[in-house]
Amino acid sequence: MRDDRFCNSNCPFTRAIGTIGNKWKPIIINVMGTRTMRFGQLDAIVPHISRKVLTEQLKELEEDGLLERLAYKELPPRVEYRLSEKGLAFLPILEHIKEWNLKYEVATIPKATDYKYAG
Amino acid sequence: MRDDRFCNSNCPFTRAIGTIGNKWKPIIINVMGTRTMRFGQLDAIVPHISRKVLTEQLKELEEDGLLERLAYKELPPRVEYRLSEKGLAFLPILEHIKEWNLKYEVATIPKATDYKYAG
DNA sequence: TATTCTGGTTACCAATGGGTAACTACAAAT
DNA sequence: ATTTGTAGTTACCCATTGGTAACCAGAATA
Repeated sequence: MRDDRFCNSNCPFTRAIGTIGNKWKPIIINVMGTRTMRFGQLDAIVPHISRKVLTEQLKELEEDGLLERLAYKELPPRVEYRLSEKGLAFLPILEHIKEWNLKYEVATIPKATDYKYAG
Repeated sequence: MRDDRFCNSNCPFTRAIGTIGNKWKPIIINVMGTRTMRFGQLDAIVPHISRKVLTEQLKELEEDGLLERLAYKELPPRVEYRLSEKGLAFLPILEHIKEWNLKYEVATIPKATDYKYAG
């Protein structure tokens, strides 16, 4: 789900989009914030994600240096994730996106067909 | 390619990701910048995109209020696109992403297998 | 002895993404 | 009469994404 064509671009912006330009990664980074979280927690909190996809995304985020993974050799296993410096530096950008959305998002006007019994 | 589950979230950030959280839209917005552009121009400049996908993305961006579409009733047809106020307000965020990438991106270390004739 | 707990991995399947090529309209140019 | 040019739309098809469910280790618990 990385896009290699983008990741190999000579434009830094395009490369950035090639690595974090999907819906899951910003959501995961936003959920983590400054917290240290375990796999099961993320699975429970990130909306609509399956474990398979969560695993993939976490692996790529680690490979791209956005988060750190700490595996404890215990049984049952315990793994903790937390954002790296690079990942933490991305948080303000997500905050800007939130503010941008709040400022400009148009309130959805329900269509007539949304009412089962229009008065 | 909007994600309705995200668009209907009660979290403004999640909604934002639901609408602009894919790889094509940030790329398109970045390419347009403050320019007014025609369909054919975008098709030529946006890397790796097909006309079909470009059409879809432009339509969604217009529906979400990020850009304005001006169709001239001529033959052959002429259509111009430009970012709306909401779209323009997104540009600084893309600029931050670019700076973030420049600052933190790790230089790719070519693997040995990348060389056909390793010396 | 069977169950639980965690963080995955794997196989299988359905849904989606996205590419290509053909087609449209109509005027102007060749 | 045919080609060219624009901005799409449509049909068709393949590749990728992503979901579900089963399975794993191995200690602790019932």
